[in-house]
Order: sequence, then C-alpha cells, then structure tokens
Amino acid sequence: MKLTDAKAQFISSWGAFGTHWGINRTMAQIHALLLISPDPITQDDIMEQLSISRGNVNMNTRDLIGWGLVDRVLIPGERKEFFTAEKDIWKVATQIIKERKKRELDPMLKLLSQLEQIEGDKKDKDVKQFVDTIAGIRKFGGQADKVLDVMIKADESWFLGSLLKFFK
Amino acid sequence: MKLTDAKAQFISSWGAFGTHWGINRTMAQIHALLLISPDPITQDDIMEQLSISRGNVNMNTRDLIGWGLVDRVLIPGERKEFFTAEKDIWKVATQIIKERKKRELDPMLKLLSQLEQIEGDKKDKDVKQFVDTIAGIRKFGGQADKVLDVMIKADESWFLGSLLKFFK
DNA sequence: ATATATTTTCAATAAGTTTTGAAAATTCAA
DNA sequence: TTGAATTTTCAAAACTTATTGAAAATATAT
Repeated sequence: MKLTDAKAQFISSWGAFGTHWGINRTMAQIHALLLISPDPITQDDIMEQLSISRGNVNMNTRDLIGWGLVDRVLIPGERKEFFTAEKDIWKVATQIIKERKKRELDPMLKLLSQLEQIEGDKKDKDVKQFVDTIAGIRKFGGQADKVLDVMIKADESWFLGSLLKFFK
Repeated sequence: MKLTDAKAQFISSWGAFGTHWGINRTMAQIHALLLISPDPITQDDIMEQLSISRGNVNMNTRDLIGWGLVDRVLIPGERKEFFTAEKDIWKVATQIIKERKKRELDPMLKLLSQLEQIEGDKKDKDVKQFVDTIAGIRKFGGQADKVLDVMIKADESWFLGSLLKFFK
C-alpha cells in the first residue's frame, strides 16, 4: 500500500472511530491528519486535504484546542497560523480521559448522590429497586473515578507496565 | 424529592449520558427505565412511561437485547412479552466493554496492523511520522485490549478490590 | 492610515439520525 | 382454520447536528 492510500484510510477510519466516542467525524479526521503530519500545517492545508470549508476547519480546530489535543503554533516570518497535535498517544488518551471525566462522569456522580436522597418507604418495591440501582451505579462510578484519577496522574511506562505485570 | 421526580430525572440524565457513549437517547432511556423497574414490563408499559411509539420501543429493545443488556421474559398465562434488564452494574459495564471492544477496538487494531505495512522510504519524514503514529496507537491499543480482556473475565470484587489496593 | 491577508462568526442549508404510525407478519387460543 | 392480540417492519416526517460560504472582525505590513 502507498502512503497516500494509507493516509486516506487512516483519516477515514479515525473519523468513523471518533463518532463512537462522542467526537464528531470531521473533528476526528482533522486530528488524524495532524497526528500524521510531521510539521505544523495551516487552515488552508487542512481545507485542501480533507475537502472541507474554512468555517468547518476553524470551528473544529478550536474544539480540538479546547480538548487540549491540538495547539496553535506561530512560525516566525509566516503570516498564517499553524496547527500541530500532541503525538504521544498516552498523553492523548489521558487528556481525553481527563476531559470526559470532567464533562460526563463527575456531573453524573453528582446527580446520583442527589437522587439517592429520595423520600419514601424503603420497604416499597419500587423505592427499593430505585435506590439500589442508583447506589450501585454510584459505587461503580466512584471506583472508576478513582482508577481514572490515578491513570491521569501516572506516567505511561509506570502505569501500563505495572498493570500488565499485575495481570499476567 | 419524590420517587416520581427522581425517576424522571434519572431516565432523562441516563439518556443524555448515553448519547456521549454511542448509544442513542431513547435506547438509554429504555435501559434506565428497565434498570429501576423491579419486575419485567411490557412494550405498552414502556410506550406509556416514556411517551414514545410502539415502533420505537420495538427497535430499541431489540438493540438492547443485541447488546446483551436486556432480556425478553415470558410470563406464564400472559400473552404479551415482558422485558427485563440485568441489574448488576458490574455485569452491565463488562458487557458493554465486551461489545464495544468487539465492534470498535478489534477492527481498529486489525486495520492499524495493515497500515503499518506501508511501502516507502523510512527516511522520508512523512513516511516516518505516519509509521510512528500508527505504531504508537497500535501499541497502546494492544495494551488496552489486554487489560480489558482481563476485566471482562474477572469478577467485580476481585478486579476492583485488587486494583484499588494496588493503587492506594 | 490604508490596503491586504487572515481568521472568525453565524444564518441558511444540507446531511444524517430518530421517530412515527399504519400495514404486514406472526402468534396463539378456541 | 379463523380471528383477535401482539409484534415487526419500513417509508415518510420530524428532529438534530454538521457544513457551507460570505460578511464582519481582526491582524499585519507598508
């Protein structure tokens, strides 16, 4: 397979993959393109390579910057802005985990602890099932939260190394 | 807070939460409703409680069954079919992980190993960055794959117990 | 200051996804 | 069988989300 084809396939698959993970197709495609670009590239490069409009590139690069996955780079002597992506996949993964935890898991856990404080007779079948379900999810979520925190703070070699040794 | 309000809020939030995780809103809402229902319920119950059409319930319960999260239950003497959800959150989580691994991670890893076999001069900057990126993702994905496999096979108390002790 | 290059915004539109509802298919009892 | 109850299907409609493109804003060089 030639580089050009391989690139196209990677970008397309990474885009499809992203949609399963709460990231939109184009945003994931731009991220893919930046991941395989050795040097920073411009809005126009992205527009051209992915055949998308300027506005689209602008909005999605901004989101990627918000996720902490992409940086704006100023190149001396160049008028245009350049973009570059973090290439270390461990850092990419921990960054995504950190953001999603903040945006999704933490608010959900907060809500669950409120819902557990329901009034009503614990002997009632419906009340009991509700409280038990909420408590179960909250307990599980709380534990996941702790593990993810360790992971976010950890260094890749330490984390995966220990984990794999542990599970062998 | 009253049970009725708490239920409504849980269903609505679980639905919104689901959309971030590749599961559609209604499917997640039906799942939430089943999680807090102590006994199996019918299509009509779901239609009524969530104010959605019969076709919608039918399609989404089918999907939930496909994910292994919901079962059809036959109640002797009843003509209608009943539905019930797995209540143990650890089992729910491992089942989701198992399915998503099969549907998303495994195909992605397969593709990546193909893309690594690219023709071209390794000294070329573009080729090098491409190969390095793919290799990095593949390595990371492969390790995640192993950890998830252990998790899927493990028992909750063993898994989380060990993990938390380990990370303390 | 002015002209030019570049980026940002956002209303309109396009594309994609979910939902409905009624017709077709299936199941089951008599 | 027949017919009533129930489930399934799927084209059309409703809704949601993503994309465009041109105008406005901003930045930079002369």
